Amino acid sequence: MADTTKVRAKNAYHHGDLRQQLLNATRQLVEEKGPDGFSVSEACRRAGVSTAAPYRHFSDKTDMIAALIVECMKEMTARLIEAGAAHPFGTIEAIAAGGIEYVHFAETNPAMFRLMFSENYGRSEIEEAGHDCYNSLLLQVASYLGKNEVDEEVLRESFPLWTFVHGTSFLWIDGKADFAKTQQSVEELVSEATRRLLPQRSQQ
Amino acid sequence: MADTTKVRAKNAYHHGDLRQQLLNATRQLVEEKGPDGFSVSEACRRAGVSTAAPYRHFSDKTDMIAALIVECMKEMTARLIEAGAAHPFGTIEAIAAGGIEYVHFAETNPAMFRLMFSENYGRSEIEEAGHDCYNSLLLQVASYLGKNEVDEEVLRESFPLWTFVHGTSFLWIDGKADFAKTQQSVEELVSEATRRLLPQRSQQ
DNA sequence: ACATAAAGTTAGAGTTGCTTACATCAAGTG
DNA sequence: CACTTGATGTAAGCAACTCTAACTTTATGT
Repeated sequence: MADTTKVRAKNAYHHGDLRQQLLNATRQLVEEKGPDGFSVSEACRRAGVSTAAPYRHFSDKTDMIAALIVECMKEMTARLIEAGAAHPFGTIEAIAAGGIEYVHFAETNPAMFRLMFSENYGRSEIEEAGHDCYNSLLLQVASYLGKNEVDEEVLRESFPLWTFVHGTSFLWIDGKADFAKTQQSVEELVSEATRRLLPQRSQQ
Repeated sequence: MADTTKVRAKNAYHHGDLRQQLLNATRQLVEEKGPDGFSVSEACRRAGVSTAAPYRHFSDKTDMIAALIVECMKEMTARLIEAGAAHPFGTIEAIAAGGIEYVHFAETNPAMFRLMFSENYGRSEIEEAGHDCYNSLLLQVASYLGKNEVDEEVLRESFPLWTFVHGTSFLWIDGKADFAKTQQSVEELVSEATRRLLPQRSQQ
């Protein structure tokens, strides 16, 4: 069946890849006008298609957003893993690097970050993507604690770390970091907190 | 001048106190339909007035929201102070109690909480109310560190605490706490983190 | 070539919302 | 009681946006 040079994806007829271009346009829009300041129409305008076109690719407006959120979540996950990989697996440095990258992602995509953590409205795809992301942290912490599996203790020690960088991200993009008026950088802030929140390894 | 039974405020002509009732209706609406799921029209419907009525009290839709946000911020501040006051000033217990109440407020008013930390759009009133709120923490921490003023160190030690409860709040209302699958309550989570994040007092 | 299905367009129905111009009504004042 | 003032209602303008239906164009396989 598939024989020569053309294997291109099914969804590459007229426009190229409208689905992806719509997602790109929407993402850009979100960053410009805020988590809720976008519309399908405007995304169409930017992608250079009619307002009816999207309905060949997405059943719904919410369907479109959900797809975008999942895409970003995966991108974020990839970056977190990559950032951690710069240090030996399961060390405080690796864990902190992930946290720093978390904040950094939020800083770079503030509105998308907000959108990602809005009302998922029970979309299982989003929840799954979220789980995958969190899992990258769980594995590091498990290793840090010298375990082969993610058990109760790993969960208990990991959650505060997530919580911390999550809050830092929000306050940071809200400009609330100025409140602190401390000269600390994100890197110092997250590194220090990670060190304090994790139990000392020495007991091992 | 004021003589008998009617002393009612200036802004209590026809409707009673439309301004406040509009804020109440809006708040209810926000909680029902999410941080951006409200409209002036719908608020009017609920307050039982025409869609034009609000414009005697607020110059704008954003003006209305801003007023609501400030109101909630003050309410939150009051609760935090009250929660802290249940313990000796400047103790870890008092600080943790404030943090727990912070999360609790978010839990009780999830959509408003989100709205409070959305795009303030440079409204100085909101920023001010935020500062007042944060200040209640700063004073506790200053006392914990045995200081009379809020200096650089107080700021540095306080910010992570805020960051932590802020993140916890968001994840909690997002239902992401299930990710943790840990049986910990908010109280335990925040107390433990507060203890770990603050420097030991013993060095004093 | 030709049939077919995918991808996109045109046109529009239906909804909702913000805001303003003007009319009305209640309450206090001289 | 006439008058002012401020609070609310009525009506309407206008702008968006979502989504559907029916039609057109393009690519693909045989």
